[in-house]
Amino acid sequence: MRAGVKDVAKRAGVSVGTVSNVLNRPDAVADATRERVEAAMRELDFVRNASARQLRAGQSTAVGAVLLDLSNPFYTALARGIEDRLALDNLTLMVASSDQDPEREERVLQLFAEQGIRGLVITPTKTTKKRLERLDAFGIPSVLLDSQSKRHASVGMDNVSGGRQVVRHLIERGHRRIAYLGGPEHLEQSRDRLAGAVQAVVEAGLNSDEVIVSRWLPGMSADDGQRAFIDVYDGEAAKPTAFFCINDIVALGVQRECRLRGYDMPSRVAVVGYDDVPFASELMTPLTSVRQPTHEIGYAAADLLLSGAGRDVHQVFRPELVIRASSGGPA
Amino acid sequence: MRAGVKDVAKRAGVSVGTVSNVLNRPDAVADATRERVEAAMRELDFVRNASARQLRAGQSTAVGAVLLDLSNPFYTALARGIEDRLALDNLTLMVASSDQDPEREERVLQLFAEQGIRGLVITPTKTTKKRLERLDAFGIPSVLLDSQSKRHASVGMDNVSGGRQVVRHLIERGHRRIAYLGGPEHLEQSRDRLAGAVQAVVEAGLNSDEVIVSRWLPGMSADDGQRAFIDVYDGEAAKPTAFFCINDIVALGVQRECRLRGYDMPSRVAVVGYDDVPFASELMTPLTSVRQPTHEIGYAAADLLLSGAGRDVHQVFRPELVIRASSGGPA
DNA sequence: TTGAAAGCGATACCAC
DNA sequence: GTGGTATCGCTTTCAA
Repeated sequence: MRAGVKDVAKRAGVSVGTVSNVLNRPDAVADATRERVEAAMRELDFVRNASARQLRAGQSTAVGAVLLDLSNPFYTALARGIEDRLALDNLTLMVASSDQDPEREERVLQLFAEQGIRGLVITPTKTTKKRLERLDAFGIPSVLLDSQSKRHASVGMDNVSGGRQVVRHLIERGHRRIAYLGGPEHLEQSRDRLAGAVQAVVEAGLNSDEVIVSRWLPGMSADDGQRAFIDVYDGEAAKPTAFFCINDIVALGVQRECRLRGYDMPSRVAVVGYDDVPFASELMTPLTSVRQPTHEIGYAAADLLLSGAGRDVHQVFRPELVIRASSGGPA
Repeated sequence: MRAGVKDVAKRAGVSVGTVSNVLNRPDAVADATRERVEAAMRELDFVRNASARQLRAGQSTAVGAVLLDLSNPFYTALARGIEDRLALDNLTLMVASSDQDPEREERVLQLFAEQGIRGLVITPTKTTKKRLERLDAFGIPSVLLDSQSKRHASVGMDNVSGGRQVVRHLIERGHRRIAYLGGPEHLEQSRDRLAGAVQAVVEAGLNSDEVIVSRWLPGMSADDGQRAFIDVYDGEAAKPTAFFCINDIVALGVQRECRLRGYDMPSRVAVVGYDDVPFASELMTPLTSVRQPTHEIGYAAADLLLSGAGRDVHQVFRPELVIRASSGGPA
């Protein structure tokens, strides 16, 4: 049988109150008593029951994270950053992928709420924000990842800047017809990067309607990218000479199709990804991409959460364009 | 304030017992009553308190997973498989990376034990197994990933077969000096794959001491791979013509160094990875690798856990060699 | 500094 | 089918 405070108390010849004190306010206990209690705990292999503790204390030691997709390295790097910050406070991480599926997200948040998580880090989808208000009502704070909102603290990237850097670069390399393969439209980062792209075109004194052709993809897999490439390249009269993809995985799909068709990169088609995943530099055609300090972002998000930062804190990291062969290589 | 069963009961004009019945044995409640209670729950935005429930029921709705490294796609694919299985039962996943650090692992398991997790899926390190016995004593079942043991159920790959397939392939391609870059020695899969490699050499009627030169790496990053390549290639008098790496990331490091040195792959150095991560086929030199059904493995592990399979169940998936350019391409 | 006892919120048993 | 109530293990006053 699992030993509880009672057993420990009996064994140490003290009351449960004292055992609890040893656990929670060790300084308030006489050294000798404390040592006796600690010995008893060791002998009995005492493990605190978090449920009981939480029930009484009203607070759990778990933090929840809802990420878009646990099989995408970008998000798992975030998870890792979050985890590392939590470890400092001996907190545990509950994770779930939302897959941008509102129902799945709903179920997960429900479960998290039941668990009484201490806080939530989430990459929100279109329908998320209302749900967060319900959590707020229960006193569970949230930090948004890669998305801003008046009502919640957030840590994110300057996606407008990212999109702008990419397209400015492509224009400098002479591209005048650029495809933007965004993720699902409801993703803020999708829209922001497009906004940045448009901005860069305008700044170059060009007409954005003529230069940019964009698509919202249903998902962000390599297959989605490949299909979108086919759709755009075969469907548009004015063929793009460059593809700017929402992430490196999608870009992988574009590269794959180019290779199948024997299109040279970058001379016939330039490709740019986003996230700069570790293998981007090792591809057959090394991929120009945008680097984001993912681990730091996750860490910062957890830190914001734990420090009880106000909902008006919005930390923004600046992305950095990494130019490789897929867009013509460094100047 | 957060509404509890009491509030719901009052509002619905029933007793708390009935509310609990609606929650846990809906069939045992009259339809009319049930609807009334459900309405009350909705109106009050009732959220079950998992702590209280667990305390009483003695069982949590969380399952723990301790994975080697949350930033490695192989492990996150596992996580994803686990998560998908848990979702079926409305369970949540607590994850942590052990980084093969015994202390970190210890702390995490402690935390998980306190949480009263319903079960554990773990990629064990050298020191893990004792710790699991403590969990066993608390009635928390574990399933080992990628590792076998008499005392626990497991789901894994046949790593001996994987190693054997790789080296048989390399020998067929004429390689007679093969470097094996294993992960840390205490990892069972490291040792098993080497065993398989040796077996293949012996089966070919060759002397394994002459053919195979092996190293245990401290970690499994691209940098570790790169460093090990330098160590072996520059350090050994008989230069290997092929490198068999513990995973694709390590192989990436080897490829990187080859490229820096201008060594042609595969004519001067053949490279084989393991795991067949999604980008393996898209590398500058597409990487020969060993495919493992990661998602299925994770799913199966969670399934084993939830089905309460005995400790004598050892599910083994067979890996599949995928031959690409880095080892000379398909025959 | 230590002990006794109330109570966190849901469950499950036993009456009715 | 429904209601009353002891109980899970721990924390936290309050008194001694």
